[in-house]
Amino acid sequence: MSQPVATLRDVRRTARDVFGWDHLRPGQAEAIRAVLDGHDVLLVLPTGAGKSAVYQLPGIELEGPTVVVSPLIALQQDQVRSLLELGDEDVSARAISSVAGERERREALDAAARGELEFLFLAPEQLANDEVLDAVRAARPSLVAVDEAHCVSVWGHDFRPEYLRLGERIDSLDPRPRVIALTATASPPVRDDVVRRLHLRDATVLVRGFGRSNLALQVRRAVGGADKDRAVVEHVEAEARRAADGSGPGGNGIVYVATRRRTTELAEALAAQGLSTAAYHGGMRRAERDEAQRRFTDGEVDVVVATSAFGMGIDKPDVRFVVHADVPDSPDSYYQEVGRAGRDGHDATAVLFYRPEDLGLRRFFATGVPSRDDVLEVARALPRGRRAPSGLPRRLARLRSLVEDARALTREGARPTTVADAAVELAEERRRVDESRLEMMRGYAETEQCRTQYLLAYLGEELDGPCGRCDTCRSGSAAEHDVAEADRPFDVGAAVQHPEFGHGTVMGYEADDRVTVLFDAHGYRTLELATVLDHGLLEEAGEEEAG
DNA sequence: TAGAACTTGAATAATCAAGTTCTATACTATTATC
Repeated sequence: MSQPVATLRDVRRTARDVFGWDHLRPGQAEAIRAVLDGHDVLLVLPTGAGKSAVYQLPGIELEGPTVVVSPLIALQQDQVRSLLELGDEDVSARAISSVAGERERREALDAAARGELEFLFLAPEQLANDEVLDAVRAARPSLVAVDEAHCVSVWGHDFRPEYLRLGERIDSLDPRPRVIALTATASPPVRDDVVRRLHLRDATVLVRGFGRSNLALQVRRAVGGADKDRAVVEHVEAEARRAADGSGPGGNGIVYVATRRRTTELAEALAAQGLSTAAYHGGMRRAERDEAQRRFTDGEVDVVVATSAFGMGIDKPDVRFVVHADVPDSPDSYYQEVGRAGRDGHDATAVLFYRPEDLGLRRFFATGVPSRDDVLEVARALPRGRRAPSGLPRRLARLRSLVEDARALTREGARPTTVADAAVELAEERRRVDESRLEMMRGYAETEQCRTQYLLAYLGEELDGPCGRCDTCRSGSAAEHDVAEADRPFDVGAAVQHPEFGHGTVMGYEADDRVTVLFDAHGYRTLELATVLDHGLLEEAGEEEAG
């Protein structure tokens, strides 16, 4: 019954023979060993540090195919191409998606079902299709890799609900394969969510450094919208000229904006200054998007002005600057987006142009709390245990997910009204957490501390001291506001209990004697230390309470 | 949930207040047009 055991030595041999690598990089070996030992794994590894290899190598070593869940069809195609380019006849790979023709799709499904494929790539939505799920079952995969796994938490709740069903779908495979989830960015609550949502068993969570010593962070405050755009244009012009003047490593940059309309507006404003630009957003035609991306990757344009649609799957090492002309929705998104600069290790800059008013648009995008009546209707129409049809309209699919999540929190046999109450409470909790992320983004923009420290603390990583590169470090304000070790009554990472907000984790300290705590049900909160200590508001919680 | 861009309407020829509309992220399956 048990599989032939593949060892790390086998993996090293495959790495050399198939991929031509002499050694595995930090993080890779640990993750691969954990998979071979039979664990499920969540690996958080910076982009460019070889995440794909972490599922490819054990995928080849383990008997049986590997199913790779990937969010974008373009990413699947890239991965298939790079695997086939290895030219190893034992390494077969295909993708199943809506872009394939009927015959191609048939062939891929049959090959998968017969177990002839080493790697099968698909989006989570494909597994909602019984024909595809049956083929995957028949293939008896030994490993499921979930690439860009933060999507489970970030997109699952409302945007792409099939991400939330992945855990259940994987559990329905017999034998249940090992699961490895991979991402470049995941703050502690996102990690917890991914582990829970994917039903990872006996999970090994590996987090390798977020720190980027070549990235200089900066925030520029603006008063009016027009002033802000003028400042953005000036800054981008200077950055583009510097990247092109030959004194440093060449390259180009990305300007992120909040709306589709602004991509073309700002691209035109920059073009008027003599820069070569391209706009990019999710509403453009596929061919236009591909062309914009290609021109960026090939260095034909100085700058791409884009919405958050631009980024995943962009593998360009010499991006010299990332500019945010509008504030993003969370430090999670911000870190992800600035992380596209300077992957080659040379100096790069990340500047946020900030106006507090811009947070309003992000608040609009945040999902609201549905009415109790709507939730109740769904709770009544969908009795416990009955499987809801897939392919529901988005609003209904969201309500269904919410009701099912609420059921998991209520007693077996709970009445629909009880479930509806729990569902509304859950939706409110999520809204609070989203709102708290936005507040942390405001905190980043307005902090007088070291920005790198602030961002890393948010991601759960403690930096020894100010980074020395960001604007607050260079102005001296970071040193002035650095909170000394002696003034920290709780350890970073400590579990604490608050009378109103409940259980939480200490994330870090801020200037003016404040402490930031991540509360399970209320998200990030920044509290006055003096008040906390005077009233004994935070108590260290024991491990048993932390669970 | 906020804010900006746009439209409407009143009062009168270009202006302003009030009202309205719009705002991101991708998959899939199906239909229309070249």
